[in-house]
Amino acid sequence: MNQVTVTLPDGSSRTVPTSTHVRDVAEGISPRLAKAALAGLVDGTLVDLSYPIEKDGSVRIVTDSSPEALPLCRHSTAHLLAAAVTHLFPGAQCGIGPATEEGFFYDFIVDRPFVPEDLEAMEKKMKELAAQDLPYERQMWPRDDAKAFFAKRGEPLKVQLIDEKTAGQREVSCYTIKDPDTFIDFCVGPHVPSTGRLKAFKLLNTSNAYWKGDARNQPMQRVYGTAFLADKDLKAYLTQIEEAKKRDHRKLGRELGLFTFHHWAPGAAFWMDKGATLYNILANYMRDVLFPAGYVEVKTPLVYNKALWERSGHWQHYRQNMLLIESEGETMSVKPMNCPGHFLLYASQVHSYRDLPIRFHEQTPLHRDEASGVLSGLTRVRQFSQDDAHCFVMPEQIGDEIERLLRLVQRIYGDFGLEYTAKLSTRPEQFLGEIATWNHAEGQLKQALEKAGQAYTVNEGDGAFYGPKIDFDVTDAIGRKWQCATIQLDYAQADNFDLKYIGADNGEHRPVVIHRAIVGSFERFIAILIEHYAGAFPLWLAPVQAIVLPISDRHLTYAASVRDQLKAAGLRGELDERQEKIGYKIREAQLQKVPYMLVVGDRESAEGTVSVRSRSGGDQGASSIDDFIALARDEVRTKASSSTPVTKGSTTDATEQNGEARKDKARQQ
RNA sequence: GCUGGCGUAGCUCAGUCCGGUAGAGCAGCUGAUUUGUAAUCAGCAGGUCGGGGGUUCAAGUCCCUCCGCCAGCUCCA
Repeated sequence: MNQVTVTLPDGSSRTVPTSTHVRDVAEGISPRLAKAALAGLVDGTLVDLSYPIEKDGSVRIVTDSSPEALPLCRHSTAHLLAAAVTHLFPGAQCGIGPATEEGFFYDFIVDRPFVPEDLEAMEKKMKELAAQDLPYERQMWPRDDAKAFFAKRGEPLKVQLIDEKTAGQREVSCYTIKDPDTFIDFCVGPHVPSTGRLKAFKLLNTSNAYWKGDARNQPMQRVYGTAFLADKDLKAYLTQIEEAKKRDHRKLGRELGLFTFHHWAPGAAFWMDKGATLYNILANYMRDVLFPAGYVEVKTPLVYNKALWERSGHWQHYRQNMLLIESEGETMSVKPMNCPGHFLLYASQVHSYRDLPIRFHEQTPLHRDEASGVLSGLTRVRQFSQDDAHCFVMPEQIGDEIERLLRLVQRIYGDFGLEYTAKLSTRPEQFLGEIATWNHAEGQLKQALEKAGQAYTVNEGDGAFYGPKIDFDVTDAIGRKWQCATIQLDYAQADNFDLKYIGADNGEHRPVVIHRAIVGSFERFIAILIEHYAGAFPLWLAPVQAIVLPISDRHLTYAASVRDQLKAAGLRGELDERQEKIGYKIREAQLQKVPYMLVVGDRESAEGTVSVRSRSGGDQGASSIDDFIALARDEVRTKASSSTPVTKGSTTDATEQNGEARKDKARQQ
């Protein structure tokens, strides 16, 4: 009999008969391993346990603890869902059902949209099928037979998939879950050996989707779910979704009196006094950071003639998101970005090489006429402002400037206790300019990243067509990722706007433009901060830093003087002068997440003190007013963080359905 | 923009299936209470049921339409 030699991860090897199944290799290693086995990795390819080994090579058994296990299990769970749906909805057509970062989905064409009760029924059916521990069996069908089979069964989408995915193959692989109705699906696999291995899954929601994600194609019903290898991981994930819901900035924004919306101004926030305070704290914080870093603050017009947008290219590429206005027969647009205004401003003067880099910072409002369906709380709005800036540099200054920017990013995210990662995006297929210029620019970005000690990943070909860029994802207290900062090199617009500087050689030269934002839109960043801190802002950000709570009316005068002293010391102090019991006032202040409550009664009025109660630590005892002020100012100065992280899920980052790493790159230009 | 769900008092929600002139809790207001570390008691007031149109003797409830919100999709210089 022919034999093959398999090499195991520990370096040892065994000789087994040709066509030995992966399962049997596991069995040969240890029965326990065979029992735990979910799949195999043969020469680096993930395969079923039933995969026959035909040639010498490496074999690794995939178990619960392997990194491959989770996506595998999710994919198999998607199949289980499809099996359940075909049971419950005879005639349902199956689309595709992949594993995703958070779980899985499967798309179906059905007669009517799914409702929540359908999800319950599906999940119940899935649990039944899992309890029966039905095997996932791989079958190789002649291609034409498979097509004929799916065509006959009324699944033209599957026929289309076979056509597209297996051109030139004689056989295609299908998987069946051997239940009484024998659910069969065209699929490359692999899958877990049987449905009994799927122990922790939950269907989450349904939504509309289109075949191949194209709105011109048939609308389908998508069912989202998630699955884990262990029940405790699923529970942790669901807990985290709950936690994310509790932190939802839309809910907290209302409860904490920060902002509101009105249907007559969709996509634009109304900032209430406390929200406006927070907004201004952030805006001024950015000014405080950027001014010493060599930036100047400018203000440029909100509305420009169409001619400007034609020059910048926005008219050709971005018009659908621009709010147009007619004025005296001229077409104008509210600015969606600051860049063109900054170019005009730069070009309004002659610049010497001695003055570069020139860094324009601007916080005026922008308007992007986003499609109504994409608006969402503060994270996707039509009106917002940014910590926007454009740095005009000589080509040889790029490296230094990027390095300075990386340090700014480090410092700023550090102040908010946000972890982050960096991504370098390089030359796309369609690009402007010379390859040599691109290579040089990418090299300078890499060098700057390394010099600044900034870890990063590379996204090949994901740069803007006018230049490479570095994007940053921040991770909040419950593990969700959000894209905020972006640093983009631009070689195109200096030409478009004929920007120049006079060099040491007394000749005219083109500067390079660096577009950059660090917090991005203040609106969106505030949403992130609300969810990051769960509304309990550290003292330096809290709209109300301390509230004075008199015990009874006779302490009002003293309480007011305490409040006034706080204000005089630059602290945001308030006074609760309602005739309520102290417990009531404390409860309210606590729910409003005010960092410090200062209780004043007979003792305190007599001694000139306050009883300090902290939001997180409870009663701190008496303190002189001056001592409290000194302590609070120190806490503000150090930006001490009091974020409230929760236990992280053991196997995955938390998400909130609408929140995670939105794809809307800060669309700067 | 597309698909689906939703829209009742400031907030959270009941009432909508089977049409018969709106209900609770919290918040608010008024009064009493003068209070020591997470909710004092009582009373009062509050809604063109998202807007418009239609069906009907009668519409929060049924139909059409518009707007907004939510979840996705799509888009994202």
